[in-house]
Amino acid sequence: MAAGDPIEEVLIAAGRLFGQLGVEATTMSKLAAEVGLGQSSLYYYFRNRDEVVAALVARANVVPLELIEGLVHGDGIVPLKLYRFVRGDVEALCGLPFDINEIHRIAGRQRDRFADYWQERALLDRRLTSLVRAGVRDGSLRDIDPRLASATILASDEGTQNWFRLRPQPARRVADAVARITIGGLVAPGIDIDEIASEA
Amino acid sequence: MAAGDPIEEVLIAAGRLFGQLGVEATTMSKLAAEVGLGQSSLYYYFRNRDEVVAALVARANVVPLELIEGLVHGDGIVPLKLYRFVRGDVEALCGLPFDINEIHRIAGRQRDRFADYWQERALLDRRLTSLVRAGVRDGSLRDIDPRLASATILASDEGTQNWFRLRPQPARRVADAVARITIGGLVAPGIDIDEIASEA
DNA sequence: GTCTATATCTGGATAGAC
DNA sequence: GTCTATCCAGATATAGAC
Repeated sequence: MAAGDPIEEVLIAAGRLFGQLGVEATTMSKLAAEVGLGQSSLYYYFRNRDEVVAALVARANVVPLELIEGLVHGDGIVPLKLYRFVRGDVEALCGLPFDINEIHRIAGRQRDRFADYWQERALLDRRLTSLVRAGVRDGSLRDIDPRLASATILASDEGTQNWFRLRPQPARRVADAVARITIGGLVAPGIDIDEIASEA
Repeated sequence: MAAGDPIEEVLIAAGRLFGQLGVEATTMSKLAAEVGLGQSSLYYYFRNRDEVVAALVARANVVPLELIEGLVHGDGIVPLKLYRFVRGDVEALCGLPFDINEIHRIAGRQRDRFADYWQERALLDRRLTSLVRAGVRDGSLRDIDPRLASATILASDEGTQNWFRLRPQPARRVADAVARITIGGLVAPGIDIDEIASEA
């Protein structure tokens, strides 16, 4: 996080360029120019271009993982926890300079190279799935397939980035809307999603 | 659609390669090899590489547009129409060989070049928004912002492609799950989403 | 640490023979 | 229509001076 750390500076610039130009179109020259270095100077900090991508990818799952870990150990009924997760996740995603889906796709095409990413991602999925399962068991959620529901939650969180960029809005407002709709579709008939939303 | 049409063959191969390698990594040489031509022979059919991309992009909005046009003029309450839209859209997306989100992003970075795409996209958004608005008016949907809801619906439809590819499942099953959750979060308290789902 | 210079490669695109 | 040959631009990466 140190402002003077060149590696950190490069990664911040890389995130910005990934968002503007796309990952593939972000070349070492452009990246170097962005931080005021010569093209070849980047190789002092990174072995190659892929290492820059890998360094950014490594951070992609940190926020949602910390978020859900904090929630499962906290208080509240399952729908409330899920609401908070979705809202926090969407809000964090909307704040990223680059598109998580693009990272996702690149990591998907090189599964072994990004093995760490996929492990964390699988862990996130497991945590979310078991949270949903708990909700189905205690009756606060409908009787849906927890794995399918978990995947759908993550999908809509990430999909939101796609249109958020096209039509910028206050991130919190978007996050609340997505959470309300997504979790509203999961709660058991007796439970009022609006009450959950105002409590969260 | 003619099997012997070289242009059609190239586009089908392009879709496949876009999915496997990504759009940027799909070169004219690879594409030519895929259809059994020399690299330069492609230039007989397409002026340049972007034209291949544009030809595929042009088709991206056709299915969901036809889908919603058919629904708005048909029978049924709004939630039922929305359920059918989401299910149909997700099912179609899961059947595509390439990732619509990648196309989306490429078109987003060159708005003027893909002006047609964005016009159709805007039309789709308007149709969906007004369908949601109708539902809010007649009380079959909750009192949510129609524009925000419409965007969220499209986002989760498209986001689904992201994980569907990672963990392949029967497309219809996935589509039903997404539709049930998404529309379930929109219907007014009195309406049972399970009833809608079984009717659809 | 950062630079200049350079080797090497790959892809897009055109010209012109067949 | 499809090919071969070729040009050109841009990108990765390394070597070695400062």
